[in-house]
Amino acid sequence: MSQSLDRALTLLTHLAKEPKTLDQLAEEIGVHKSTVLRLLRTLEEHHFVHREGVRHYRLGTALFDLANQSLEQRDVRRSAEPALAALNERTGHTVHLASYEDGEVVYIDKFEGHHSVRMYSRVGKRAPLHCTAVGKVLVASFPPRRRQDVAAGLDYPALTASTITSARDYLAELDLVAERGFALDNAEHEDFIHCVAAPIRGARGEVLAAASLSVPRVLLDLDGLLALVPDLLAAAEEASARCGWTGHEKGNQ
Amino acid sequence: MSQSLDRALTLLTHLAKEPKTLDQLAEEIGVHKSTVLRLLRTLEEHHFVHREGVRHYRLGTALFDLANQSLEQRDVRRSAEPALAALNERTGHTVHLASYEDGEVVYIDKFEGHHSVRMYSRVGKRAPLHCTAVGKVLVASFPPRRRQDVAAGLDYPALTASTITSARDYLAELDLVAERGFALDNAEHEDFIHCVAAPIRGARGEVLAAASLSVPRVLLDLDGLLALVPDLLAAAEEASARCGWTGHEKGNQ
DNA sequence: ACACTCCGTTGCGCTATGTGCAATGACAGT
DNA sequence: ACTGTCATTGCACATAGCGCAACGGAGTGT
Repeated sequence: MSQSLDRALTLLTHLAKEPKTLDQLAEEIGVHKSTVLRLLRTLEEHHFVHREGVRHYRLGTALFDLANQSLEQRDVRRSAEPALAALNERTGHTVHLASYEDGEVVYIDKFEGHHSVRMYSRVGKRAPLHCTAVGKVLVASFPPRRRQDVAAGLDYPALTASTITSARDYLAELDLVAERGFALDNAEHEDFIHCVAAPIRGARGEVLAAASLSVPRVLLDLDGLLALVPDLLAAAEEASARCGWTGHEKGNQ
Repeated sequence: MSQSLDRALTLLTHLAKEPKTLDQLAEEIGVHKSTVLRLLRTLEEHHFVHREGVRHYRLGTALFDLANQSLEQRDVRRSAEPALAALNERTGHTVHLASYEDGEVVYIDKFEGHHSVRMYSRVGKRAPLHCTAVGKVLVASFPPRRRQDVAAGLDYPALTASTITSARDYLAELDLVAERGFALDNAEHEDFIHCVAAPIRGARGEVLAAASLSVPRVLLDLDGLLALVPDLLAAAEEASARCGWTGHEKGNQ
């Protein structure tokens, strides 16, 4: 809708990868360099980008300032932190906190596993709903009608051999998830990783977010992963308690 | 320079505090609400803001995504992390990592103290150079000429009773800092807190950032704080080593 | 020392773009 | 049903933002 703003935001995402020069940016987004220069100047005034030397621009500090302010607002994150940090400490595996947004999963916190295998995820990153354990937990928390709408709107790209590829299968999986209270991603997103996830609930029993454990298959087979479920559930319940959850009502949406 | 972009960025900073409605935003930045609406729509397309319910907007996830990518680029942060985390663990006090940017200090990492007193700081936040220990360390690392320029350009607001309020005193303090290798903020920034800071150096001996310990005065008197200096210096040296620092050359700039 | 190249920067003139206004629509409270 | 609050849309005007082309300064090779 707003051309210059649109371009400026595009610039920012391009700068995220690495510092770039004016010309590079101009070429990448297909806009005349004088225009890019002017946009960058405005961005710089607001500390959204920063000049490095004379010719390189990189992302500026306003970005993390805003991001941190905003994250502090997200009560789930703050409230869940201790429980998830402890889970990470205890198991040594990667812990994610994620929420639903616009037909995708968004990671809102992450605790790195102690082993050296790094996952390709990051706070703020988005992931599909159909092949992640957190996605399943979140969608499974919706009332049936909404579940169907969401399921019908997905694409189901097969990211690995075991990815669920149809709305029918997905809905069946969601029933299972809702019933047993946790979700499994059996190498459906990345070949070498499998995960379990559980919901974190708020005061009215509504699901605020999902917490997951992600483990490389070389470290732990499926049974080993499932053995961690009680730990995960305990952490999710502790986090829920911190978010105001009291009873055991299941509470939809 | 670019009006619409300028307004959009202003919107973002206003949204940081708390979610707002269209009308509120329009009034706060003094622009017609239809205009604000269009800007918000563009921001929303890029996930920079997110609609909460029908009438509230809050910051979106693109922000954290970018912020994290940007922080990961900052090698100092990644390299210094283990040493600073250990320092935080060992002492139990708040540890900051900060760098110089445009006549201010910018916090690029923070490890919360274990005690309950929280400091008013945040990753991405800026602070003055004249009344922070990290600021002194960073400016003291500049060559004399640049030190003077910077010192002359500051405002010296007296934030507490002990704040340094003149360029002359500040320059004298910087000499002292450069000589002994660490800086002190004796409740010059916040009444109830005092800090010590030390430089983190890169491969050529240049100062990349400053690390600091901040302690509430009720927990530790000045002598107690100074007793932590060796710990701090050790951590800063370890971090420096990780950043490629080898020798003991002091290295300016 | 000179020419050459590479980039960031500036001035200019045009028009698409972003704007304010006023009317409309959606919704909630009384 | 009436009223008030707010988001949303259509429209017409003016200006803000655009691409162009020329400039300038730093770096490089001969």
